[in-house]
Amino acid sequence: MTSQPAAASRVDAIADDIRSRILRGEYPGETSFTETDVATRYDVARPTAKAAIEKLVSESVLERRTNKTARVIKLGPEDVRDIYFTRARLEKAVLLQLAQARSVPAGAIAAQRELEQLDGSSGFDTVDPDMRFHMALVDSIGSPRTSRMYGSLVSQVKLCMAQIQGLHLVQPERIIKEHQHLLELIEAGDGDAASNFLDEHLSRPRERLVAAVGGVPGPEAFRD
Amino acid sequence: MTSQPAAASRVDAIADDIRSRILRGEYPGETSFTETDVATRYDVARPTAKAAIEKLVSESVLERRTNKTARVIKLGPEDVRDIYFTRARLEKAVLLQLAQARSVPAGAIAAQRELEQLDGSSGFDTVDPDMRFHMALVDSIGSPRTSRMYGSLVSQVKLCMAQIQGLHLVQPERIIKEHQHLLELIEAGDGDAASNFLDEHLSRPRERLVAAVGGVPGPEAFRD
DNA sequence: CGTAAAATATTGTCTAGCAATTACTGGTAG
DNA sequence: CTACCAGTAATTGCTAGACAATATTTTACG
Repeated sequence: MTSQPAAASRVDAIADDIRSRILRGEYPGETSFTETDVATRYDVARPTAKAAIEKLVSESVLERRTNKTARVIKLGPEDVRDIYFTRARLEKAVLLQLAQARSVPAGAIAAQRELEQLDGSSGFDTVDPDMRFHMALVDSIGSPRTSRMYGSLVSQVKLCMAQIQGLHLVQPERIIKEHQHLLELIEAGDGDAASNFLDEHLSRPRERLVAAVGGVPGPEAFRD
Repeated sequence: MTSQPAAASRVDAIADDIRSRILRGEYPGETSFTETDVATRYDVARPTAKAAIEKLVSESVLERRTNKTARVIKLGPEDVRDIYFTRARLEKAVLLQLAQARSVPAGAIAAQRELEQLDGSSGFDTVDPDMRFHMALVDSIGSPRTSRMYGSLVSQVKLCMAQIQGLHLVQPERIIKEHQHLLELIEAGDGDAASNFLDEHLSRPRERLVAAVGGVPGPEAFRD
């Protein structure tokens, strides 16, 4: 079940590997990646390693300023809030559109099933199906650009979570329940309610993430 | 008045130059860019040219599949609609937020002045100030990620327009009037009205652009 | 005229290396 | 013992030339 179409070039293969390792939490924030390091580690020439690094920089997984070593991006409280607010902007528009058509995406239901299945396991395993649920909602409207943008936000959330150890943001049961509610509101055609509820749904993990990266969380982190 | 901070590296300089030429309409859609061509034209080594090309590919200004020559992206009717719908999703969220705070961005007013000044000139010159108006609205909420995404959509619109010769989408007077109305709705705090009016405001140029790139325009292209 | 084979172009990657910038380390002076 | 400065090492940006693999174009043959 390889969802990715196996990297064609060596550069892509290296970039894919590094990206997945970073998203897996293998490298803490601000870990530096020198070109020669990468080159020797993957046994390729330096220009190839350089290209892979630059690809990841263009994806905002690594950052680097001119003449300086590339580092894993470390997201702070400001970043977390910006990511979540931008997420919300896109996703609320999607919810309004779905509710208007009263169309409940099959992909979202599938992701919901997944979440229910792994009920009881660690909080970290819920992140992926959770994200798949939201991504499925966005994908269902068939806008490549909206999907692409939302996807980049999702991977930034993952990047952020990967850099935090024992995070338990929200109980899986709650996530499942809230997702269910969202789907029901879509089915009922109540876009405004769905849109408002999304804000609530995102606010708790948002502020808990803010706290986890060293910021001062808002009241939403503790509510209810 | 160099808005850009003069490219640091040779690669950036070349990418900037090519990008601006493409956006200026110097290269029609699907013009191919070979690495050696670029290398000789800018008198640099091939890997440098390659890097510049790949940068533009990552920005979706050029496209290329593995082992094939890079080409200027040509946007079709589907693309135009997707760009405009995605624009609308982001910008409507921004309008709601601005209306709630009843804050009329200074940057938008400035862009509006610019539009009024060049009243009477060719339709093409209105594109830039028009875009600046919308970009100013988005920038004013201070979300780097939202601005970045919106900016990429704006440059895709420009790319699209650059590939069309005698386009006269909408009269400047109308644009000015509609922008003014948007600002008034924001000031009045009526986010929903602003959001709805934006749809109207974008629908005409959207469908006319669709027609210009060879698609079948919807009725909005001709309405009143 | 159409198709297959050969020639050409183009890309992906490598090796090797140089200059410029940045980071580091150690030593000296206060 | 600390602070600052110089020299060294590490790192990046770019170049040149080369080779194999893949695309494209041309040529030659049926």
